[in-house]
Amino acid sequence: MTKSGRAERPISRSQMKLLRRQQLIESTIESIAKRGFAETTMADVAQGAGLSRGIVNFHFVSKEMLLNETLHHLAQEYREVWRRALERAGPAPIERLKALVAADFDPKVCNKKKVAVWYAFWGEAKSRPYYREICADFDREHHVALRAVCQELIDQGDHSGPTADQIATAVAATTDGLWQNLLIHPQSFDREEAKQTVYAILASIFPRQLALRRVTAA
Amino acid sequence: MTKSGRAERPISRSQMKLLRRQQLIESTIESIAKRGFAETTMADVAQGAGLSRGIVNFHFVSKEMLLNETLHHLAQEYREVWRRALERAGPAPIERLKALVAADFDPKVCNKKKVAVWYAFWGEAKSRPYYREICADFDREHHVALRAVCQELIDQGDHSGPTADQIATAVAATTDGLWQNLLIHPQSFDREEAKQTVYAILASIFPRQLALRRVTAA
DNA sequence: GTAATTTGAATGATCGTTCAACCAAATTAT
DNA sequence: ATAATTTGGTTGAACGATCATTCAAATTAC
Repeated sequence: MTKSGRAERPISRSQMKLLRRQQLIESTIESIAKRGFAETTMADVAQGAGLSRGIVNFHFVSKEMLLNETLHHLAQEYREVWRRALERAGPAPIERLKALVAADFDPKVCNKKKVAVWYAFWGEAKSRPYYREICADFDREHHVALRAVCQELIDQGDHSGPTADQIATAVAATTDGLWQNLLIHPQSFDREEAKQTVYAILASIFPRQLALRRVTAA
Repeated sequence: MTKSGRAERPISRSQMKLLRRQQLIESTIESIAKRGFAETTMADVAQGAGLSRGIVNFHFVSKEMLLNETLHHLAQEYREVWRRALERAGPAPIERLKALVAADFDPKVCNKKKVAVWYAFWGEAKSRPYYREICADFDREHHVALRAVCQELIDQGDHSGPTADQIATAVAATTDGLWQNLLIHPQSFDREEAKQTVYAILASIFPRQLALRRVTAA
């Protein structure tokens, strides 16, 4: 973690405090992914970070707050991935749509560990309003961006298909559903294939803008 | 539970045993939906069924086995819903596809309680191979049925869109993703609207067979 | 030296499981 | 049919294990 090419420099207190929080959140993610939400203990988290039992309460006060901040961290990371993808994409709506979809399958967020933790939090969302709130905020923001891009595409041509709202809803839903395959069918799941599946559906909705070479079956 | 129009008849031992198991599984579902997976205790389950502490171990041996059988029950129920939907549908592939989609939004399986419990199990799937196995079995069977119907539709006309496999994957994924909205946005979710969203996407993929009246925006 | 950070043992609460006792249903003997 | 016996189901107290949290003491940065 602290390894670096340069000589080890003493770290200031405030930097250390931030580092500790990052370490503990990372260890929490690791533990939830490995052991599951129900079996993740404060001792696991501390041990995973190579620290002692009481340290988590010092930095996060309680287990509940640690979990809250872990989910917040996860959401923030995901947010940055799709925002940056939009920034990097050109102005053409179809490229921006493809960038948003590709972001959903970026290895940084779409991998076994992260997806397992997202599902662990979703699994507790019904009984923990704060989790629902964080997820809802994320969803809303993402939906707005997605819908705007879809609307631009619709406005480009004569379109009699689904509304921008429906397409945005469906694309986000499909992503989440495909992530589930990473959980349930971990050996057969393929990120690239999943992304191509979404593209293929979108090519049916926006045939002019997104023409894909047909993959011949068998 | 035992109330009936007819006179109360004594219940045989084997009937009672089955009834108890159903009661306890139902109570487990109720508890997971209300309290979440992590906070569901054996005492909760017993109390929810109006029975005493030790009874769950008598009927299910351990908490682990109770949870296993609860998931199995959930999967079996869902299986029966989509199978029956297929049986009731006519022979036309498009009607069969619509029936499969409609089954996914049948109130019997697509409601807050059931969806919360599905997500609770998915949330633990990474760390509990048996959960993954049950979910994978269900997925496979459902996917085969869905893909077969999609293939029939493709064979009906000249089609240059996604493969049957891609469509089946996408439809199942979209369903799961839309279910999530029931969890995260419980007040704004609408079953009928969700189903229409899937239909709208399918209408883009199979425009000849599934022509929908366009919902005008604003 | 002082304040912040870290440790790990102690605490108290919770939970899954066990079990002896009890009771009702089913079976068998009379 | 009635009584005696066995089997199956239920209870709730008790046990042992686990866990989140606390805290006094030790360590470290400033």
